Amino acid sequence: MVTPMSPSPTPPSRTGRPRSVEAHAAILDATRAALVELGWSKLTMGDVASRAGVAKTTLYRRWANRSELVVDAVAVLFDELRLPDRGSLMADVEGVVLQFAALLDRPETKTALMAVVAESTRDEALRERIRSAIVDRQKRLVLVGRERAQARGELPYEDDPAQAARNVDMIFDVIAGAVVHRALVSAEPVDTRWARNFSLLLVSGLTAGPGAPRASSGPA
Amino acid sequence: MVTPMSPSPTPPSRTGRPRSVEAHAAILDATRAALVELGWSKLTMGDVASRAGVAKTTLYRRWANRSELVVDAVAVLFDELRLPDRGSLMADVEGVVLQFAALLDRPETKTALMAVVAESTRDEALRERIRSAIVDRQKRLVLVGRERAQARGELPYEDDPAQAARNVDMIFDVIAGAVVHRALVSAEPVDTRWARNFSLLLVSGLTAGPGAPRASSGPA
DNA sequence: GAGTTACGCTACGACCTGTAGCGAAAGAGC
DNA sequence: GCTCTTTCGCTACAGGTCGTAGCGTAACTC
Repeated sequence: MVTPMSPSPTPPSRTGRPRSVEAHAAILDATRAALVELGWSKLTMGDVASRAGVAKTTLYRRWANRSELVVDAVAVLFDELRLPDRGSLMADVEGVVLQFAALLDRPETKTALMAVVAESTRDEALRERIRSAIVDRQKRLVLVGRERAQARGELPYEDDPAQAARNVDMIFDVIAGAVVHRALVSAEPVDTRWARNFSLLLVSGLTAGPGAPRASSGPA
Repeated sequence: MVTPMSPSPTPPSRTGRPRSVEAHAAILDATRAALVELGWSKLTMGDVASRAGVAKTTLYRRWANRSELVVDAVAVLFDELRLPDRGSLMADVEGVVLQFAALLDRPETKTALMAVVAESTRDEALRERIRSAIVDRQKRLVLVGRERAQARGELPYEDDPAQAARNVDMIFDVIAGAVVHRALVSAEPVDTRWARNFSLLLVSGLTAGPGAPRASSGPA
């Protein structure tokens, strides 16, 4: 059979020699190490293989190409993001902005994230992998923060669920997009002052903006 | 001498055979065509050279590598962005968002922009080229829109020039970042509804947000 | 034990990068 | 016109990567 790809989700076979989980972890570790040392453009499959102590062919049995491998290697780093309750929507936003900025400051993510996104514009499978491994996983932070703000009475409850989903998506794009653009495109630091100004702008827009003219509708 | 690079700004020599401007244009055209057909990752210098009808060595005499060439080839597309006066800050923002989205929808920019940004995280010269060729050139739109809004009385005049510059930079990152993230990372369409909702969010935040509690300070 | 699958290894063709060296072409200055 | 300087197209090249194929062996299931 020729059923490679998709390392984690449900190994497609039950019989035969199972794929080594140690090798899996070693490969992802080696990929991150190679990203730190070499960056995206100079990372090669052969180098990752020898770092991980496996054969190059093993990499190709599990991942279709560099990009998919790197997505998996970097995705776990995004799961470190947390959203502790800081008491207000404004503080919650500021907190997650600074966390995200710290994540983007790491050399692995800095060099890899934009590269795989660029690649995904011509690769539907990769786009889907990025969405499931990174994008969708992080949207939960927006959902949690929004629900908290609603419970506090800072944000109104949304009647139309479709509109609510659109709002969540948009807020996610605004936060992640602004931080990424500041950090990688403008190449300026996302420091405390920037995070505070941005959070003020966003929260002001949210509380005075879409669907908010009927301001404090209060909890439930 | 070995003074290649930087094709446009001040040819470093006065004597000798001048660089062909036709070749320059042909190369940039060929680069964009190759981006459309092949995308960033499969674009090769040899292919661009043969499309442009020049020798591969000519490319390397003018650009240090693929990335710098692609930045120059794509940068001119960003100069198409305009900011016609639509009568209100909200409408101006919405207009530029839709223009920027249309630009990012073109295959050349879609595949190239994130790729060169990714590359620039490990290449100081490239970062500077992106900044001067794309980023700084587009910030003017924010400046113009802001001045117009101030003249209309929609936004207050800023006392502190440093703070004003920070605000302009932040608004730029928010707009460009949100659109890029929506279009390329989330891979969802930037349609009229999204543009309207986003503009509403941003303008609400700007008029109710940073330095705006002292609301309508009026012109002059 | 039989069957199945993953593994490490080697080898390979195809391709791309970036440079070197050549003679010829296209200008500037005299 | 002549000389000097730089760019041009061309060919060739070393070095490196990709992704695959084929082999014998290892690991696990039934």
